[in-house]
Amino acid sequence: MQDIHYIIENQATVEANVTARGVKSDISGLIAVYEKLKSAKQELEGLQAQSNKIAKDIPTADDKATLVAEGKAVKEKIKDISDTVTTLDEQYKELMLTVPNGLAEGTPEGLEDDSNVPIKHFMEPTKFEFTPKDHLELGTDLDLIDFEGGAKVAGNKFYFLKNDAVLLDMALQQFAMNKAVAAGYTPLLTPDLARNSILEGVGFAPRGDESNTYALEDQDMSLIATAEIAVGGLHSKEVFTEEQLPLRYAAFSHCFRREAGAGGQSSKGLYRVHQFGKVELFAFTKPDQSEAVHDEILAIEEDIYQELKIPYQVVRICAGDLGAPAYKKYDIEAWMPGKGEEGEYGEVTSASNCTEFQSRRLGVKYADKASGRNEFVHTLNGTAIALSRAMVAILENYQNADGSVTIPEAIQPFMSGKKAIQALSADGVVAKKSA
RNA sequence: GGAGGAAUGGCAGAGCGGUUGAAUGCACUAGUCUUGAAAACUAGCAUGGGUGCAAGCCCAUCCAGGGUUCGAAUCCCUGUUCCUCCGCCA
Repeated sequence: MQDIHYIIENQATVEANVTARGVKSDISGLIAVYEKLKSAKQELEGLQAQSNKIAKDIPTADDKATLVAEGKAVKEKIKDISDTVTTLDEQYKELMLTVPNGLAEGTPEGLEDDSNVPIKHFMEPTKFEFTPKDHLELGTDLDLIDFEGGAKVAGNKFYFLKNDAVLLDMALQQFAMNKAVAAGYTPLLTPDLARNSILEGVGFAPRGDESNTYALEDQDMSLIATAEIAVGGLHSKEVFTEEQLPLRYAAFSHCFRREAGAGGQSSKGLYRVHQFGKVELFAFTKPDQSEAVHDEILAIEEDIYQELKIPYQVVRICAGDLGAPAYKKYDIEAWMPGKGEEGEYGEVTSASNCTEFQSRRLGVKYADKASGRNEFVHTLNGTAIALSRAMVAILENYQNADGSVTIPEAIQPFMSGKKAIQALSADGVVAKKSA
């Protein structure tokens, strides 16, 4: 959400932003509704003032009956106007929700993800002396991932992790969490459910065709699509002191996404699933801190993938691919040898600066000493590690000619020093290496 | 899931249907006093919106949303959260 006064004073800029993002938002309609709402409110307040005055005068008045009658008359008028105000207010709020955040300077133009701009590379794409498998094949051959079982229990795009994949998953959680804690982030395990009002505040649509979240029947709640939702809501309607900021969290949660219609070759296997675990970085900052914290979040993300020694590129996200809350966003795309025909980069993290967009909706402020007023904080979020996609990257990049998968050195300590995942024979014993 | 109780300013804690946005204490801020500090004293101290150059004025807010009334922190209904007890349970 943006400030209505800013929108009115900078209508052209806001409209250009809407166009650049390729979203639908009727700015002039919004302004018209706001003006109508304002004048209706002023009328209402005038009547309320009258009503208050009459009520105040009654105890000391001689002719109480006349005043009571007058009060009743005013009350009737108030009822009419307040209905109008309610209707206009609903329209106003609905329209406000369609206005996306502003764009940071230097945001690439473009509506689709092919307009995102790579700005940095780490390592060269992995080369193999043999024909590499994709993670699905590796997952089956090494008995690590069971999609059929997942489908039987919960449906397509659900899965069981098995054997060393389980230990690898947990090791990655610990590895990423330790990194974040070392960087000063407070560890957090969050609820996997949240009230729909929180989803809306963070910028997710809890219901409707475009919604990517699972709503609970009969309850005003949804499964969270990311810990960003839970942590964003954690401090809603609170006012921080300047000393408390920046406030930084590393939150683990499960993430549930409907991903309706997102099938196809580009999202096979673990790459796009309905449920995965994720350690999310989230920060509440003063406005003048958010840029530095944004860089810090990206640096932590890069550090994690650098220590895992997985080739990646950092991309700056273009206007159309940003998402409504984000003002500026970077993704890390890891090299995935099994993606596409000959390997492709695939998104494994993102880091967004949402400036005031979420804090306005959630009501998160801080007491600003300089102005003496309560101002909105900035919120930022980024992925420390999304376990399913990290798993894809590790399996595919670390595979060996003999079908085994080396465990990245950085996480060996979290797997009891284990160095590789070997194929199991049918009876569960490690198979002999094929020479 | 069942039965009770509670929710008021940063905290504690009053509050009768009628000048109560809200007593009082603590905390906090500024000032007086003091060599300095403490103590004491004096003053200030909620949020959001509207309007105005400004001082100010107006509206809303005592968990949230409805209702009764000329008038609600106070009465009624619903929801939320917390506490106590019972049941169930990893």
